[in-house]
Amino acid sequence: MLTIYEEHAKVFKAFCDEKRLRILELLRGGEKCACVLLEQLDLGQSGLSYHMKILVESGIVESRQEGKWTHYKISEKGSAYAGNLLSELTTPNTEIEKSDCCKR
Amino acid sequence: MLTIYEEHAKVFKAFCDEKRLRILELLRGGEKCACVLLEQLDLGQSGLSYHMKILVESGIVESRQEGKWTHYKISEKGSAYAGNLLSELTTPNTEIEKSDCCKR
DNA sequence: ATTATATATCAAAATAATTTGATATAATAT
DNA sequence: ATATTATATCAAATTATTTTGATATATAAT
Repeated sequence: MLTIYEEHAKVFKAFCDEKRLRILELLRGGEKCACVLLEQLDLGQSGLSYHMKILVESGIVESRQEGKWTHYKISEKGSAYAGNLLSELTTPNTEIEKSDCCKR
Repeated sequence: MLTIYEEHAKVFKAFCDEKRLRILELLRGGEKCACVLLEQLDLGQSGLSYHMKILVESGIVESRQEGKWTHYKISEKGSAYAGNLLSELTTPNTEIEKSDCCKR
């Protein structure tokens, strides 16, 4: 079981790595199979597979099997979730009491 | 000089680590100085300093010096920038040509 | 049934991020 | 001026992530 913090961190891992940002950029052009991504990236086959797993686990990308091919695309739902989460994580929480400190 | 991918990755590093998410949660309650954060977190002084640097460099947090104290708060501007960036990174780009592949 | 192809998984090596303790810096207090 | 306090920086140790090459699995083609 992951803490809520680890759970949240997982979502943003999608955006924390150069290679994955390159992959997302390619997927912005529409659904692509692994073979096509592989052609366009400076990554080996197992390396691509590693990053795709992280992307899928983040919820930002969804995969679809078609015969022996795996197709990947950006998940609208996952992206919206991440956007809302980012907003929550950076919005003042009125519930939490403010502690003044360090005066003089 | 950082690539645009590294530049973008840096923004989301703020949200990719448990400790930093804990810190952001505390800062949602308002501006806090390092000493107060230190009390509330399971982190040593130099560890906190390390994470605060990453948070500030991401643009999500801003710092303000007051005498010997450093105060930190969530940056509205930085947060908005990150939100917009996330949205850009996950929105279909009509510029990029779509390549059909792997049929049959 | 055998072979070929696409992708996933595993383990080891390489690299990067984090933690920790020591020291440095800079402001304040005495 | 010296001592104290808050924070930053550095280097070494630790831990986590990424890369790479080998192998496994599953589908499709012959």
